[in-house]
Amino acid sequence: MRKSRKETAKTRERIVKKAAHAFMRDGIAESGLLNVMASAGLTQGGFYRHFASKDQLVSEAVEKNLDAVLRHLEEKGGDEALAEILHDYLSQKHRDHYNGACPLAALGTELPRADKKTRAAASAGLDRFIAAIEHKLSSSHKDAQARARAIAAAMVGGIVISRITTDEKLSNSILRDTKAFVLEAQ
Amino acid sequence: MRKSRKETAKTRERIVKKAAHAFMRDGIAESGLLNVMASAGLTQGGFYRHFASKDQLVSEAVEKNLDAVLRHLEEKGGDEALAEILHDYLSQKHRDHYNGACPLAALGTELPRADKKTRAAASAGLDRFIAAIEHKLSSSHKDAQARARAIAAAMVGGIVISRITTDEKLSNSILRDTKAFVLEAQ
DNA sequence: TGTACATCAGTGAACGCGCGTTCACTGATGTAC
DNA sequence: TGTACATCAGTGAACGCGCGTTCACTGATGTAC
Repeated sequence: MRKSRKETAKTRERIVKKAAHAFMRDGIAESGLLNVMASAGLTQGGFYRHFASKDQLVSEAVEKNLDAVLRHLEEKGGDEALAEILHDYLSQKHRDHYNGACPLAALGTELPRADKKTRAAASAGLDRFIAAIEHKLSSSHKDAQARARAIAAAMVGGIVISRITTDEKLSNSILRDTKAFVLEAQ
Repeated sequence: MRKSRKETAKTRERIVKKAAHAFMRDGIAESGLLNVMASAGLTQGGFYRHFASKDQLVSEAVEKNLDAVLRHLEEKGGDEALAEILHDYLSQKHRDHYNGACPLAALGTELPRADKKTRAAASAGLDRFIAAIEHKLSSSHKDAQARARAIAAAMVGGIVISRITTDEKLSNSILRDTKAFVLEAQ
């Protein structure tokens, strides 16, 4: 039954990826390891060959998605960088598609109670999130960092409340209007 | 052991109040009925004399806190109404004190998965939240509703991310800067 | 108003269930010579 | 390169635990006369 090192590494990555998807869509507490392992094509017992605990998986999954989102934000350049960031982050795709979703928006109200390492990763991710936005702001204002903090709040909140409403038209409006509000104010 | 109707009604209210506090602070899934009942000075078995299920308690607790928050928003009047709303909502007190906290900000990422009745209450509460903000906006602009949606996103997101960071100074800045950003842009 | 009975708020033990975690086992991979 | 042995990825059953819910019971409150 033993697998080659290459396969083992791939399996580990697959577990983290499937777990991240489950956590973003169903929350951390509601996602059981049996289901996560099954979605990776494995049985529950093998979990502990890869991770010391569920908390370790949670922290890796959160870090993985945060890193993917942040790289995407940081990569953007040019005059339209902020508009592009807002367009991607406050999109229907981000709202509805949980693969690679932002943990700040998907797990926002669970993160303050998460395991120490996960909480630290989330907090560091938020710092990086704000810094990335700050660098995209037109440098004509002095208080770029302050505005970046407010824009981060609007972006995360926009996704959060767009997922709360059961009215799809309102949900789409929230995304659109939040983007427009930030771009006008910026 | 039977209690008078007056006492029974008071007990029921006490359970909802304690449950709302527990749900806001620890989340719905992480708050057990045994603890909620104990905090109300009762044992677990008595729960079902008052509620048909945990879901019913959740929906009542969410509705109760939403209603309290919304009444507070709706009551504000005058030129400074929006500033006062932002001052109260984006306050350290609201961030740290979970009695009567806003369910949109405390349970934001749990609500999309909540029981049907709870989800409906949250969605209706969000509508009322946006409408209350809209009525406070200076009527010089035409797109008041659109701006109200964006401001709701910033308010909810401001509390959510202020609770994620482990850096208290940053947390306070987020609250302050989100308020200032909205007031300048409005 | 007083009495007899029905109601039901609250207790505490028990239920089945899913959870995270552990463990004995299997057999292919990796290592030593 | 080939062989013998050690390693360990993955299986599937079992563990204790806390959860939401049920239930027989108690005794004070409410109701009927």
